[in-house]
Amino acid sequence: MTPKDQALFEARAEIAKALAHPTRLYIVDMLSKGERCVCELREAIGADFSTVSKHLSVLKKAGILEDDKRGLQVYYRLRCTCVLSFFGCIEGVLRENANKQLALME
Amino acid sequence: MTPKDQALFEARAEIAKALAHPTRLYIVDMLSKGERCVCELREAIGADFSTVSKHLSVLKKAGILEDDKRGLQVYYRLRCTCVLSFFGCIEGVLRENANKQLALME
DNA sequence: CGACTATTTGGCTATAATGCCAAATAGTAG
DNA sequence: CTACTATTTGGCATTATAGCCAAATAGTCG
Repeated sequence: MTPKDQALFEARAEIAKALAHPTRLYIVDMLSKGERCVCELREAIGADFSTVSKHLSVLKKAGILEDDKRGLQVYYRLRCTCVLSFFGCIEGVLRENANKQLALME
Repeated sequence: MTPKDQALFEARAEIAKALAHPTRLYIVDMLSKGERCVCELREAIGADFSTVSKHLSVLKKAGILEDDKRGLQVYYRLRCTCVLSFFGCIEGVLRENANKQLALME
């Protein structure tokens, strides 16, 4: 693996890591329906404000989300909807896994 | 979030986590060109056999790879190529990030 | 300014992931 | 059976991640 390749795969892994948490996937899913402020997200998630805020900053640092402050609230939204294709990928694997389970039961 | 939703996002996160490592992404990339035995992967990666083997087992447990043993060697391959769309997703974000950088420099 | 609300940050502990080495396993060949 | 090769597993030290609490920050309103 060349150093250049290495850098590429590390950059990719950074983004994958940002997505690799149930709460963060949930956040992405919610934001796919439109922007939300932190308190709305927090309520839906049901964790501490600080926890939610840290998840959001992970996603933001990876370039997946962007935010802006309007009055007292900070609104977050997806920076590019291409992330949603990620779910398609994931679902494909899950479906495969389920099919295998079924096949084994026969 | 209903318990059912929670389970769904946890299942998705399992798969995302399996992909969230540079070496494992590299493995997926190599296997997208066809199956490889562990020693070929090990050589390309340049890490300890045990390290490579553990990465492979993570990907296999997530349902991303499958393997079979032929003679002394174990061959691994992608279980469904849908994982490759993952790279498309990732690249989309990386490209966005790069564009933003460029925009800032103007 | 001072009280209040929304959010972020720092600190801390608990848990999980990484990667090496050494040992175990499985298949092959003599 | 023995020696050998390919791979996996167990153990362990190191580092990273998660989530809570408390404190800091930023914006709003009187």
